[in-house]
Amino acid sequence: MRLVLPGRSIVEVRLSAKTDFIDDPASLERELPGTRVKSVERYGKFLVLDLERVAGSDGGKIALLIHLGMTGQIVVGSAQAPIPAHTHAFLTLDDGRELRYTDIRRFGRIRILLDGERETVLGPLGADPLEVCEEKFREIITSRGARIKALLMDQRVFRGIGNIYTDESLFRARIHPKRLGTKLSEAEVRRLFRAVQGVLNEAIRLKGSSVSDYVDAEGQRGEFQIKHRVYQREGKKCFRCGGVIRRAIVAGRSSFFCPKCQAAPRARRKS
DNA sequence: CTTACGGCCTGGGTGC
DNA sequence: TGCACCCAGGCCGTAA
Repeated sequence: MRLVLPGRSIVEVRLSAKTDFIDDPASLERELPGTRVKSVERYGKFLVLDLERVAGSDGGKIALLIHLGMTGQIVVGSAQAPIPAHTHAFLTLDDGRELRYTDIRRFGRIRILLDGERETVLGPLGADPLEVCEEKFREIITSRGARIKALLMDQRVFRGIGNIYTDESLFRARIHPKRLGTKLSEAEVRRLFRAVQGVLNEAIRLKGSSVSDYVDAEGQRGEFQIKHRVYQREGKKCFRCGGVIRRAIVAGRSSFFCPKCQAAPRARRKS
């Protein structure tokens, strides 16, 4: 995306009939034509396309915000290419090609960000786990009473960590998902810091975890799923200790962990 | 304020 | 052929 989109203008916008995942479909059709892509950035789990208005210039900033959810895919290609099922947005570019958004489950999200909205939407997001230093990471983790699993997945605490990478990071750091952030030792926080960055960097390098048939913008499958140590390995042997991987619901999400490597916290008093 | 939890959205995969 | 069930991220309502 970063290689093909900057400099391209959006000529036309077409949407499918199922636009319930788009915040304001009419605003896309109204605002996008006649804009040029300035930059493409990742912000947590969001993709932010910074746009400049080519013709009508009121100086106001505008951006296109895209969240792929679980099954969202964006591809830039020939407008004549066959249209995959569940393709819901078509942005015709000035070179004749098309940016298409395809999303089987429609758990993704698309919206326009006008001047002030950028801060409203992106402002509440927490630190980027790949940019934060260890001291800051420690400060964030140890100042919250929530379970570490909930903390890592909360986009207001850190932006961009989801369920798979939370479980893989906690396994690598040998920390049980139900542990409290405030109760982690100095050594545990350090292990977790390194685990999170290691897992994310490796996942990015391997283009993510293709659980079914996900492909990235270049049509490539991710390969990180090969590296999964606990995710969706319930009942299988732990690669580290040979114990049995278990699954439990923590923070409302399916959580996989090795009960031997990741010791459970002391039972908390009932509420 | 923070945290926890249940439920809803969607549809492919799975198991009966 | 059918059908109940599971699950994912975000979000909302509710409760403590």
